[in-house]
Parts: sequence; structure tokens; C-alpha cells
Amino acid sequence: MKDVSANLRPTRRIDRRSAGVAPVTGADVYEAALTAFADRGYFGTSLKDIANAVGLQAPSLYNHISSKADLLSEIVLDTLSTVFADFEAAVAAHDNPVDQLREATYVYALHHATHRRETMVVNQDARHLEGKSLEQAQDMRRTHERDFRRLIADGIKDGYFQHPSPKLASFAIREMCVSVARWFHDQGDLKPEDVARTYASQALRVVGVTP
Amino acid sequence: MKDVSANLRPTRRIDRRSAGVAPVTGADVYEAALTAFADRGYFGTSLKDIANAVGLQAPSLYNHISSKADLLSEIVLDTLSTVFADFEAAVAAHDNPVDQLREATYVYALHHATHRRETMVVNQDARHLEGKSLEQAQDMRRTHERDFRRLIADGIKDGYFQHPSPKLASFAIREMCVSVARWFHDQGDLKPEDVARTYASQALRVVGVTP
DNA sequence: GGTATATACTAACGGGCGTTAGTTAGTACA
DNA sequence: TGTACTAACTAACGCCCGTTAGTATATACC
Repeated sequence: MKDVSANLRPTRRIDRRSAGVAPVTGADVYEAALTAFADRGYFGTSLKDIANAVGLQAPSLYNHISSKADLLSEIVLDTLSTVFADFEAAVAAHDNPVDQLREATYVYALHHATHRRETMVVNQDARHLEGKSLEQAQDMRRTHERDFRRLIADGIKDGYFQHPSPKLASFAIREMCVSVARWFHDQGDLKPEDVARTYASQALRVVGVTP
Repeated sequence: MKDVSANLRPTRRIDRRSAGVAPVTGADVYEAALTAFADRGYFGTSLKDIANAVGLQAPSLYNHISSKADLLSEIVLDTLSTVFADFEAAVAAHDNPVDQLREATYVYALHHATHRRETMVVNQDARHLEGKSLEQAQDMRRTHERDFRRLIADGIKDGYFQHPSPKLASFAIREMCVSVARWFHDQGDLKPEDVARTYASQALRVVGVTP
């Protein structure tokens, strides 16, 4: 590049370094990927999309990430482990199935309202993980599913709940919470806590508990 | 191609026409696309994947389809219009909100159990439609959503249901049905009708109706 | 002031994508 | 037997993808 007039031509793309702009961080990239993946899906998002969202050229992303797949697995595994930890804490905080289910549903619904993008990516794109990341994600999901169902099955067995099928009750309750991420919007009239409270009471209704 | 020994070399790909195999139909392609899209998503599926599934080379698909996008829009619009028609019929068949909601939930859950692939594609990939197809899909979805919510709102207003929010009740009921497509399997112990019946009664419980 | 490091850039690679063009094999019918 | 049509094939196009290589700029520290 010997063109000395380069810095005079306005058609030239500006170089982020010469523009006095703060450098992009790994967190910025993570954030942009989150938004893009949630919006258009993992395969519907290119690295160029993500780079443009943070004001970089695509190859510059590699100063912050190790691959596109790694970005996805970070999002999915972070989210799943948080969700699972929340569930365990909710159950441990109470000593009867009614309060345990109410609290577990509350934190599950709440998380899907307060972390819409993360949970949408988990539910849409976790299947596109590969290798060890996929296994880890599947393990966490299975464990959460098993424990949630067991909570309901025990509640039925001990007479707290009335329902013909722990399996169906568990799927229904969990999946109605999951879908909160699909329609909830912060600027609406409802606060995440309102939604979570209503969903917790819906969960109890599903298993036959009426206040 | 002047190689006269071509028909002697076993490494050569067989030509479907010379193999005495029945020709592929448009329905075959539709079916294969359905399975692939449901499994790996629209962007996760290549035309080569679909072609291989029916035993063709990718360009041969164009004897049966007009484009990949068209294949998606056909699946999505077919499914949405069926689902919406089912809902209308269910409501029209009864004259009180309790029976209407029970029936509407029953057919909605049933369709998600009996047409898993179709409904999964709708819910995962309808957003990737473009132009008029996207608008049509959004319109149908919005109408269904509005009518479902209105059914619940009216039921609350007239004292049949008890629930603080028609919006939340409607989302919860609809989305728990949608998710049936995600876990239901035909070879399990439950029949689609069993699941639908249980979900219908769960829906009534959500709005405070106890049998 | 010199050097190391982090962060950015451009150029380019190999590969897969959806799609089009042009050709060939089998079938139905005059 | 000749002709038209359907359904298949191969070849190839232009484009975008994720990623790597190599280079430049700004900053932090000695």
C-alpha cells in the first residue's frame, strides 16, 4: 500500500484504532452474539453479522473468541448451569412439595423473562453443539428434567398433588415457563416478577393445588 | 464423456433412471424436507441433505420444487392454516367457554402430537420466511393468538374462569401444547389422544376450572 | 525512547451453498 | 418409428462462510 492519498479518500473504511474508540471486549462480542443468535438462530447468524454489530471486521473477532462453535457452547453451558443451580437452590430452600414446586417454577419462569436471549439460544440452538459441549448440555438438561419430574412424582405420591401423569405435568409446567422467553418484553406492563408469580400459581393449579 | 468403460467402473455413481427405481415425487421431497428441517432447522439443512434423503442429486430437486424458501413456506402455511381451521371448528362446535377451551386445547395439543415435524418447523423456522409468505404466516399466527385469548378473556368476564390475566393464561396454555411436539414420541406408552385429553384438563385447571 | 503486547486491519483460502444451464435416459403416445 | 415430455444427471457459476496468515497501529511498561 503506497497510496499516500489513502487518508484523504472518504470511501475508505475507517480503522477502529485510528478513531479514538474504546477497544471491543470479549463481553461485547458475547453480548452481540447473544442478540444475533436469539434473533436469527445459530446458523442464521454469520460471524460478519456479529462483527458488524460491535463495529469490527469478521476476522478481528478472533482476538476475542476461539471459534463460532465455542461462542455458542459458552452461551449454552453458562445458561444451563445457572438455571440448574437456581432449581436446586429453590428446592433446597423448602421442605414440602407445594412450596418447592412454587419456588422452582418461580425461578424458572423468572429466568426466562430476565434472560430471554440466553434461554432462547439454549432452546433453539443447543442441538447444534458438537462433541463434549453437546454431551454436557444434554446431561444438564436431562438432570434438570429428571429432578423436576421427581419433585412432582413425589408430591403426587404423598398426596400433595393430584395429577394422572408426573411426566405430562412436568413437561407442561416446564415448557410453559420456557416459552415466556418467546413473548416477554421488558417494556410491557408486566414485570418479570409478576409473570413468575402468576406462572408459579399456574403450575400449582396444573397439579391440582388450589389456594 | 467418451469413456466407453464407464459402465464397467463400479466407483461411478448409479443413475436413478437406469436402476429401475420408481421416480421421486413432490410428496417425497416434501416429506424429506419436513424431517430434515424439523431435525436440524432450515439453515441447518442443505438441499443436498434433502436430495440424498430421497436418493437424488441436489439439482434434481428442481424438478419438484421452485426453491428452498418455497419448500419452507409451503410447510409453514399448510400447517398454520390447518391448525387455525381446527381451532375455529372446535370453538364453533360448542356454546360455552369451558367446552370451547377444552376442545380447542384438545385439538391443538393433538395436532402437535400427530404432526410433530410440521409444528416444530413452524415454531422454529417460520421466522426465516420472507416477503408475502412471512406476512401470511404472521397474520395467521396473530389471529389464532387473538382468538384464543379472547375465548379466555370472555370466559373470565362471564365468570366461567378465574384467572388474573387472560394474556398469561393464553400464552401458558398454548405454549404448553406447542411443546408437545418437542418431546412426544409415537413409540411411547402414551397415545396422542391421551396426551391431548390430559392437556385439555390441564388447560381448564390453569383457568381455575376443577372438574 | 525502545520494546512487547493487545487489538485491529486486509488479503486470501478452501469449501459449501443455492441455483442455472445443458444434456441424457426412459416413457407415453402419434 | 418418431416425437414430446418427464425426470434424472453433470458441470459450473457466483456468493458467502468460517478461518488463517501476515501486517499495522495504539498503548503500557522498561
